[in-house]
Amino acid sequence: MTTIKDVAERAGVAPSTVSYVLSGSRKISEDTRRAVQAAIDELGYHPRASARTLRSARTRVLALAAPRVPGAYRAIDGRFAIDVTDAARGHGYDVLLMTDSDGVGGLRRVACSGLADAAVLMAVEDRDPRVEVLGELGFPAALLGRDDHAQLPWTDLDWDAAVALAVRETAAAGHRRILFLSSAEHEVAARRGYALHGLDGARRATAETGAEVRVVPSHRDPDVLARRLREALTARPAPTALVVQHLILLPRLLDAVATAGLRVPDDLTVVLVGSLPDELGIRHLPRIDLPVAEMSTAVARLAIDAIDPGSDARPPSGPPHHLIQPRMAGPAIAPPSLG
Amino acid sequence: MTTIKDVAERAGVAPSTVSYVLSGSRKISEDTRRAVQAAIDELGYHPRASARTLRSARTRVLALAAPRVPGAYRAIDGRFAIDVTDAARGHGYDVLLMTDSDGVGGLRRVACSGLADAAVLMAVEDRDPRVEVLGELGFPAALLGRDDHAQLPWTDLDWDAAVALAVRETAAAGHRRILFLSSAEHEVAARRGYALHGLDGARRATAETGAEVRVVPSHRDPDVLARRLREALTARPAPTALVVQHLILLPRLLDAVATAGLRVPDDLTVVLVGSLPDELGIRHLPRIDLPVAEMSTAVARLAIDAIDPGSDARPPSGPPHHLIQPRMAGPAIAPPSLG
DNA sequence: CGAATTCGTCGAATCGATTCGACGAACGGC
DNA sequence: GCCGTTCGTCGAATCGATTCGACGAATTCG
Repeated sequence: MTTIKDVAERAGVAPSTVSYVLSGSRKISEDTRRAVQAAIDELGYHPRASARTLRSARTRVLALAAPRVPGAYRAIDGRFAIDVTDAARGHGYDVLLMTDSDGVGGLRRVACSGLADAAVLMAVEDRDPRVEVLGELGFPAALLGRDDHAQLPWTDLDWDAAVALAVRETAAAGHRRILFLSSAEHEVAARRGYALHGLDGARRATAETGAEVRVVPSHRDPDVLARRLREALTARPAPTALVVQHLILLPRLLDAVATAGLRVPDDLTVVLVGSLPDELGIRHLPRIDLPVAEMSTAVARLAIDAIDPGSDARPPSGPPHHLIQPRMAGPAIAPPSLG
Repeated sequence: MTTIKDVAERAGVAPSTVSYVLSGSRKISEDTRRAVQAAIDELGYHPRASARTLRSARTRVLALAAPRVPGAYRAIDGRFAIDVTDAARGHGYDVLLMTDSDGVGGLRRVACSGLADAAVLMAVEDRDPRVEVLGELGFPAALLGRDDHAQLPWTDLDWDAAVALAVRETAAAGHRRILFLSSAEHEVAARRGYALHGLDGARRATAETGAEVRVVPSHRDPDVLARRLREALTARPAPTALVVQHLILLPRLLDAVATAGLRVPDDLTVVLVGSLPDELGIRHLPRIDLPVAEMSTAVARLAIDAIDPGSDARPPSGPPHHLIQPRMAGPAIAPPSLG
């Protein structure tokens, strides 16, 4: 267990000098620097994080508050966690993973006991109790998901623009009767940002394109979803395109489409907004991907920037945010069949 | 920022007494204990983790090494991360999330700088370099996935027994020509435990049941998978059941089945071994689920037990492990149609 | 009733880094 | 050649908890 004292001894300098070599916060002659570096390498010295933190009051750790309750945790959240961790590492930060299984208690514990410098909140809800606790504690944080109400920085895909773009492009491909499978009802009820903004975008695009867009609210129960979808698909005149925001049940959804006797994209064009894990291999449909990597990078950045409020001047208006514009990906949207 | 000294002052005792109240490592009179507890509550005192760690050389943190490379990270891994975190919390431990984006460097850094007391490795490969580093450092660890080669504790589903059970039950339902879609070729090549043991189980069950079991190696490319599957499904005499271990591409797989003109389960019975995220809503097929919760609990336990090797006597033979027996779930396996 | 024990609490050393003030040496100006 | 800088390094205080030895008071025992 080598300490800074061992390194100093071996290099023939004082411990403080080693510290200055490490931090670069004071000027050190090239000779001394080399000697210290050599001693560090030879001994394989790693500064003890706890000692460093105790003195400097900086942990260089970000707390990542992930959802675990069924219905809040999504498959893609694992990818977010990984990407946020990598992004944080890029700034020299580690990530402490937390669940909401003990509600806000975990967050309070981590903040108060000095286990992290800032928090990143995933799956933020309207009037999220975690946001209140962070505000009360004055703990720096950033949100993965839009929330204009909370006085905290956030990043998100512009869901309004995304759904509007999907509908607009679908209409531009020639479709006049479009189905929009929105978020699940309980997500709308929870006033989740993506759910509300997605609906807004659908409405806006409807007005702009003049196409007939029917909104079908999704449901977390696959059977309810399948039933609703079948009804909407068999209505006459039949819709020719389906824009899907609620992707989680996509396998069951495609199953329901197949059961209705429809072929994709010959009988029905399917356009996706959002993201499933890459590995599911859903690469054959036109879509707007959730920019997981960009959002993760942004939220790590926002959280870290929130740690040291003295560094730059107080922003004139509210906390910063990072709104990402949507882009179409995958194959082109097929036009409606002539039948 | 309240410290133990503030609490002591308020309670009219020495700081060390407060510490003893907190840790319970010395006897304290009931009166003093109450006074100290009152002071703690009134001041909202939380011990500083860094100070505690510096002195006691215990972080009460587990490092969770998650895979990020495409093909190694799976959607279900996010669920594992969450469940391991909850299990660790149950023992008073927090979880530091790490990726393998910097190879073994991150693990070495976390171990040497004293950021964690033990590591949990996900997605362990044969001759995993991370295992070697941990061995070299003498850092306590446990593996999420069977590895009889590494001298480390592990937990896993008994994949051999799982695939054997699935095949056996399928044969018992009356199927004589069974297709087994094994793990992807690259997983077998990487000698991943589940891939090898799954194949073993298929072989064993074949011998036992006398059914004709054809092994179709899966592939990470959905198109290759679809082609292989179609060929196998259209062979004559046609197979009547499909046992699937490679679940990741299930949506594409079901799509390929539908494209071949087959209905599930009327024309083809599909049995799953392993797990997709719950939320995908694949609940309508007979299956053997990956025991995510049980594995997570076990691995957290194994890692924490590995921290303090002096507590119990040296085990006579190798590190402990936790092998979980499979159970069928979901609807019963449909018998082959009479056609 | 005095000595030996037990009980509960205290004071001080300690963990390993950071950081500030100080100090000696080299250097430049006049 | 003397004085005032500048430069590079050092020593010591500090962060906030843990933990050991010690110590006075209460209790037990001969």
